[in-house]
Amino acid sequence: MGVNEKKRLSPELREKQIVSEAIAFFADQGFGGQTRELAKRIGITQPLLYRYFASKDALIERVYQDVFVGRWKEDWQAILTERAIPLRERLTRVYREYARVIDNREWVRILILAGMKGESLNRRYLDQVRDKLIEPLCREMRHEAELPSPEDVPLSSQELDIAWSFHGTFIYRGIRKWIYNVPVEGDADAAVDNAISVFLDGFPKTLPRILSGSAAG
Amino acid sequence: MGVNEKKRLSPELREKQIVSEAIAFFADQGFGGQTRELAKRIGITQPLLYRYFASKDALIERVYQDVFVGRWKEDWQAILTERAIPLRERLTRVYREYARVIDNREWVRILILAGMKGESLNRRYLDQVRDKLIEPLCREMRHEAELPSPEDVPLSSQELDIAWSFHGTFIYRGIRKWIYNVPVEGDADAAVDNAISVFLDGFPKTLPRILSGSAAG
DNA sequence: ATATTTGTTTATCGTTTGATAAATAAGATC
DNA sequence: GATCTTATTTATCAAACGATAAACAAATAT
Repeated sequence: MGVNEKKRLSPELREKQIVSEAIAFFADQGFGGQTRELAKRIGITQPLLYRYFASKDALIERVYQDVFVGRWKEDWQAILTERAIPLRERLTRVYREYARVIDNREWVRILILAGMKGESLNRRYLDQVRDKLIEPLCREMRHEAELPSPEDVPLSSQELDIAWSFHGTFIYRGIRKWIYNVPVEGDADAAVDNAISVFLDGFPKTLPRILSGSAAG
Repeated sequence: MGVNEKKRLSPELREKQIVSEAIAFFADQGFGGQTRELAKRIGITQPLLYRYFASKDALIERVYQDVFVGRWKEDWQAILTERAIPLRERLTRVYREYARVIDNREWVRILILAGMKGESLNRRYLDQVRDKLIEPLCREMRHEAELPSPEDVPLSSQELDIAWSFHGTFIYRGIRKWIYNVPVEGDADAAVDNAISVFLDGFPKTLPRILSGSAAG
């Protein structure tokens, strides 16, 4: 009895509607959710799904692309590496935005579901995070701590691990909120700022130790 | 053609065998894995599972209990709060052990699967982490930074968030390794030590700002 | 040896579930 | 307004799946 009583949508609109509802549906039920239930939720019959997607897996693949490829901001890397701006401000700008993207039930749950389903779905996304956020961040950490650039001394796995851990604090907050349904700090910006503060005060003492250690070991 | 060709095990042994194999099986396939496949993996028939567990869900519940209740060390909280020992050493002792528990494919994957299945399974475990690790850690952070104890100034959600984030770095490392199958720092102890160093150098400047801020706000 | 108990298998039921083919009907074209 | 196109539905299949009941067989007791 709603507004969308219209039947016979254009293929373009119907497809978008299916994907949009499938994102919410799979985020709720997991990828094990039944196509019949999804169809009911959309208000169409189940076979119609197969007019638009060859298989359930094809629909899942499309859902994944829509959620992750669509929400990545290309300028994050540029901001992160703009040395005219203090690193704290760069991190604040990038990760306040990134935190807003993460702070989304569908995003977090489909990220985790995709991980459990197999490596293939997440591979490209994780490569992107590493190449455009983690490694650039390591480079900036080196610069900040007045240490050799990665060209002179290659990044060690311990350094990458520290950057991943920083990044992970934001992911883990999303997991706590959207998978475990536990209360998290309500002021997202404050949480980001705190994480950045702890990180910026913390890594400059640890990083040189790692570099001198790896030279010895 | 293995060693365990013996049929007709004692109920006790058979049950343990089923649970043990189910842990590995569900960690692999997710909770959607078929009981028939599980039975085949064990080398028994599928109906026999139902002699030992009333339903698939009952088996899953048992799997969860075995993985999480069984591997928690009661003395972690005691170590964490033993102020005769420097905080760095306390954290090192607790989280090197915790990291060893986490660094297990079954542990991480079942943690995540349980989260996706619903809140009920993880509720008790998360309460335990908060009560026995996170809140005690916040208390020690206050003490370390020479700030009022939680009795005088209640813990703010921002403080808890910082402690959860520290904790989360270890969980996230497990997720990267066991769910995303990306290479992580190989020396687990070094990774723990680095995370602790960054944290210990980082939080003492941020914490007072939070407390003065929350008093004002 | 025979009888009894019980761990295990065989056979099977009733749904659920992804997927397909044919029929229908809404909208566009002439 | 008749014809054509195609979005959508109806009907249905075949396999997957959790679960149950009865039959079987390995120990144990008598």
